[in-house]
Amino acid sequence: MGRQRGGAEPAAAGARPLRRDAELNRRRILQAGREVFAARGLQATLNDVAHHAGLGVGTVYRKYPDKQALAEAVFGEELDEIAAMAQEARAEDDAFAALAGFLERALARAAHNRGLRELMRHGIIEGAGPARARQEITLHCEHLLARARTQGALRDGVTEADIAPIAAMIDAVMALPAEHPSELWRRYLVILLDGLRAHPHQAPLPSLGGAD
Amino acid sequence: MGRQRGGAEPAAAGARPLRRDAELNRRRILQAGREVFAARGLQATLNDVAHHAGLGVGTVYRKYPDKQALAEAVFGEELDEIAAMAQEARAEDDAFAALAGFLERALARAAHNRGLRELMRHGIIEGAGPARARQEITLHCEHLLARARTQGALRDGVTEADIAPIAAMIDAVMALPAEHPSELWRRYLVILLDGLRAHPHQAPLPSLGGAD
DNA sequence: ACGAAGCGGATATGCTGTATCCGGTTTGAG
DNA sequence: CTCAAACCGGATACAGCATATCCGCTTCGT
Repeated sequence: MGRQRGGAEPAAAGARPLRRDAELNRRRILQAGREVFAARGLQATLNDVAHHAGLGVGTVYRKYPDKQALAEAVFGEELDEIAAMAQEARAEDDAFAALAGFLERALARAAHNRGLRELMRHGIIEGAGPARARQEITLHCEHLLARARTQGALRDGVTEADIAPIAAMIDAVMALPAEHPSELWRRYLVILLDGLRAHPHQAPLPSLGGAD
Repeated sequence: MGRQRGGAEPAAAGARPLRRDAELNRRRILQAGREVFAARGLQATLNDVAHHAGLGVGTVYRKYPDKQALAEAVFGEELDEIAAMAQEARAEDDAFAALAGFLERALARAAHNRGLRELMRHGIIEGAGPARARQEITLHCEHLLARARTQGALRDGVTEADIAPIAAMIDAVMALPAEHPSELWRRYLVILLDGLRAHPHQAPLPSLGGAD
């Protein structure tokens, strides 16, 4: 009945607003979560996050009952940002170039975010937020692909289902043992994108489906 | 005749030969190791292996003091087999086709061998045997690439250093969550190989090295 | 047939991540 | 300013897991 939304994020629907310090800490935790998951991947501990945030473990567990919950919040945000990139890309005229640019930007972000990469590979995080963002991204890609096809830039048989594998492959390159943080992945992204582009005398692509 | 070496593998240089049952068990363990590592990856336990071999844990630990030791033995064998494939490939006239064929065969094997794939990615296993086999494979690939280059079939700038990333990428596709054991990876291997082949009007490849 | 070699697997050990609990501290309304 | 509710901190209990050992019993082989 007398329900009111304080803001978009801060407090859940029917709840009383947090005390000022508590709210501040919530943010701190979220930020620490981003940083820690980015650096150490999803196997990082909530205790790690707490320490990184300069807070006690209890504080973190009070806000996020378990790692899953924090991860949902963190990656909900991060995926939303990537979804935004995808949306932006749709403004570009050349659809293929737009897709390529989007992939490059999104993957460049993933390059510095181990947690995000783990998420890309094994779709662990189950929450509603991340799921929605994922769908959004998928949708934007589908549109981009459709338009690229219309523009004659897309190789026959390429579909949205190719995007995830490509991301996974590039991630694999990023995960390769390397001394210096390397930009090597760009080399293979170029090759892969080349493979998606329409070319004069092109062999057909092996099927996607199970029945070959 | 007093003393003679039964075969190449069975016993180490100066040691007394194993009792017949012990030797049999050694083989059983090795075989079980292959199967278990293939199915469950390197995180499988020596206890798992023992159970799979139908033997007690103690028996396994007596032969192989720890997982590392067994893994070295197992993957020494497996990598040798792959090295043999690479050597065979060198007989073919068309060097690029030979390389492509080798990669396909080797990766097809990896497709059913999770442990091998994990090894491909993060070069964990340190032993001498695996290391030698690796080098052998590398060498064969280098020769194949050199010849393909001579034959004008190879894209400019492609080197042996591209092989490992490609393997890693294909592995990533194999590791993708899929209902049925999928042959999807072949699709991307085709694309990747296409990217390594020389083509008429080709953009230069982004550099491999750090200094770009 | 008998001593040596080998086997089995219950179990001790150590480690890691998870999550709780409660005495002390901070906030903010009155 | 006062005080109760809200909140914090982090030591610690707990649970699961892989590793590795130990020793009474079995099998081999001479």
